[in-house]
Amino acid sequence: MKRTSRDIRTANRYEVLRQIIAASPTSRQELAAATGLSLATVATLVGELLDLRMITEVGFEDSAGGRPRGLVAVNASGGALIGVDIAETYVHVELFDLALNVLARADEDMRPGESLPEQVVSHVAAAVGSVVAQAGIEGARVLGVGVSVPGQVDRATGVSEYAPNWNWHDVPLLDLLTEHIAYPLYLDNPLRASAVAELWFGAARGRGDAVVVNLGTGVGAGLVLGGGLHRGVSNSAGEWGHTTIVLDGRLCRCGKHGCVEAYVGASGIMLNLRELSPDSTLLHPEDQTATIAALAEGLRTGDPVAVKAIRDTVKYLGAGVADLVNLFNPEVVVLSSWVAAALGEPLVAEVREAVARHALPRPFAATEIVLSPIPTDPVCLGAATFALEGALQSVGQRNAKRTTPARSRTAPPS
Amino acid sequence: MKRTSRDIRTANRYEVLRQIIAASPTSRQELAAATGLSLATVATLVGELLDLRMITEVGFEDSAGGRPRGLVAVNASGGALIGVDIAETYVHVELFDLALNVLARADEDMRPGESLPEQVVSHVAAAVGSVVAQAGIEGARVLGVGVSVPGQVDRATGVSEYAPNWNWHDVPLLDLLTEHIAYPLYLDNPLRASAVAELWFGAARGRGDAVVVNLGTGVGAGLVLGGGLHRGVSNSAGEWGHTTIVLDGRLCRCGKHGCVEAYVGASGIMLNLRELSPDSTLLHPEDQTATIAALAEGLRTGDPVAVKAIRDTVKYLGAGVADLVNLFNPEVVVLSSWVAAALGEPLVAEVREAVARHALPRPFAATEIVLSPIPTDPVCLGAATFALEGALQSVGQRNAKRTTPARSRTAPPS
DNA sequence: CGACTTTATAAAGCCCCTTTCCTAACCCCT
DNA sequence: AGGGGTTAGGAAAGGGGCTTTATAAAGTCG
Repeated sequence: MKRTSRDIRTANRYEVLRQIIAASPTSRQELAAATGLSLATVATLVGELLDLRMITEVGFEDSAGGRPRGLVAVNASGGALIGVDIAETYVHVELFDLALNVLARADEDMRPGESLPEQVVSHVAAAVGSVVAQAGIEGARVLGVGVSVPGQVDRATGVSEYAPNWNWHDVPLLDLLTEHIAYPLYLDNPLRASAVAELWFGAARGRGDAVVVNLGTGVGAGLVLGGGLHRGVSNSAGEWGHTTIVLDGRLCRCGKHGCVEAYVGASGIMLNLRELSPDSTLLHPEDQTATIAALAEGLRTGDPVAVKAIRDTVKYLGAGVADLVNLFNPEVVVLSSWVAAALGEPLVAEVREAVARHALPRPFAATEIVLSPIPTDPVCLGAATFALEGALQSVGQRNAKRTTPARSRTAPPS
Repeated sequence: MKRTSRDIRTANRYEVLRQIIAASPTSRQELAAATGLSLATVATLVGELLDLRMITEVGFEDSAGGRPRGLVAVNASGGALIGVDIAETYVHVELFDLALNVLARADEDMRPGESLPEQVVSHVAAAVGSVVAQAGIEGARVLGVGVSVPGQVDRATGVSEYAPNWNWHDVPLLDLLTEHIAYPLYLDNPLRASAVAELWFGAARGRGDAVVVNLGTGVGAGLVLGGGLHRGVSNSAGEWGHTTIVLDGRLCRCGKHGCVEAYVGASGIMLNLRELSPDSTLLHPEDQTATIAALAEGLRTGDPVAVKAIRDTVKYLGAGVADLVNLFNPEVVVLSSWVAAALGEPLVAEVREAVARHALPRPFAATEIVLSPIPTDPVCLGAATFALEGALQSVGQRNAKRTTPARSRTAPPS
């Protein structure tokens, strides 16, 4: 709420690093042009990042008369970031270098019974240990671990306030993790993780207002407003999945009726398919992934049942996304998470059409609807980005107070 | 998007003046405590406002040992602000002093046929002339005129991009108004006007995130996010009224089906009533105001039809507001505009219950739902506030370059 | 009437960004 | 090979903002 000139610095630091990661190697001039900052500011910021060894000088640009531009690039080996995506049935952990390339990956499956925090924590700890070992990184180089856990999260205290899938209430997840993991930890939820991933590296880069729609088992939206994440007063903004789209409609697992998630979440889609064609071969009961994959394949081959099932789904999805367009008037709506990735461009095309029908023309005209361009798990990437932000933030902290060395007893007044 | 230290100054200037208006008279100390700024900063800001004659020193607080605190108060006669609320059937204009008291008011009715921009403009010009004459204000004291017009507005160029009620497309309203009105003009739409009114003077004061729900003939939401208005990329965020609440539901005047507005706008409520009891005496066909007033009276007296009609309406309204709570996770939801004002506290109580049923428990627990505390037309007040903001903004502009007075030819080096 | 307290203003310091100036580095040309 | 011309990058100066500290001003109380 209270803004200070330091916030400006932090934002600029983010912006410069973001730009370097996006276009490595690059020159100070390019950075200044891209960020709108003055050369002097860019130079100091670049200096800072060089001091931190997060970037390095990598040579010079060819010049056609005049001093050649010095080039800087991400110092990939300057540190490592770990992103943890905890979901209902799995834990994905990825270890990134500073260029946000995946250096190592570890997945753990969780059996349906495993719902105790301790069980989840041990999976996470194991996977984190694994990626560090795989990558052969010395611990000191890990700048931080970002952890995404579904549900409502208090990121300040690191408490999972409520996780619907395991019925957790106020689990002090960060404290539990701290016992097993020695690196700085950052906790948030997948909605915000994927939003920040898009903001730094994906389709929301450089956009002021964007909505990242997560289509997975659960459904929700990450909100980028005014160039930053919108969290809401209790860090639970973006619960689009439990927005009502059909009053008194289908029962949702949240206990209410007619939620968006009940129609466009993975199991909602399965239900749509079942209602359309109860014994379609596309349907793999009890296996969301397989069913969605089958639908995707069906879309590709033009299987009429698949096409119709998706069309039915998009009827709801389009209306839901149109609501977001009307409410937020974003520059871009990004479709993310595994269902969106699986169904791909055909889905997006359908969604565009449906949104055009439902949204107001002006806001619709102002917004693009795109698929997430992030090739890996956006939640892991976003979680790692939280760690990166954390590492950059602490740069801004006041440098250790300069201790005026106590002068030794010297001559008394003569 | 680009933040500079000047924005901080502007925000602080707003904050201090806001606080003075809210608690006049007040001391610098109180202001510092309320705003979180240092005394020195408050003192300079107060000095600035004193120089502008927007506030005055009005004496001292009694002291119990120590220098007494100087008190400042709004200089009500330091200027006048005009708010113009253009709606489908009327133009309301109010003239405010700097304490935002209404000094004069003028209403013009517009007959259904009058839909040409020129006609509307002439009504506005007449009403503005009228309030200035009534208040006996010299023109120079009018700091600005804020104009609210329904639909989508480009505030930078002053163009009404689209006004559904008159089917306007890209009407250069501000240019037309400039020909008749000599004061600085500010254009925006009623959603944002009422939101800014709540932000400065109403239930959203001091809140970081608030949603102002407008329940009138039209329906929409003003969004206060991160302490400021959220406009979206084309200044049309907040179109909650045309969000889908019942897929394939009632036809809305926007041409789509199942919009929130079709159920909870004034004519939607009338339709709810008609469906419930087609020949209720509460129903005044063709007269929204009378019908809503009758319903309000019925609520007071416990008329079962009125109670049921409102309950039916709240079924939709509650779900719609719950969607806002889930999506934005605001601190407060403010119910505003004439329908909300007319139905009053009984409506709010029903809405609270309904939202509790529809929203997720955590976000719901974090948000209050209240009636707008603004006693007059919030849209006029908000529009005037735009003018006030405009006047304060221009303070920040670079002061006229200090011309170093050319020294007259003096003695040459002796 | 002096001591103590509290307020208000002035001064100094820090943070941030930008503009300006100057040197460094490189190309090309003679 | 050694000057121009040109561009990059850093250092210094300047401007805007906020805060802390010092100082002056204005009371009360003993």
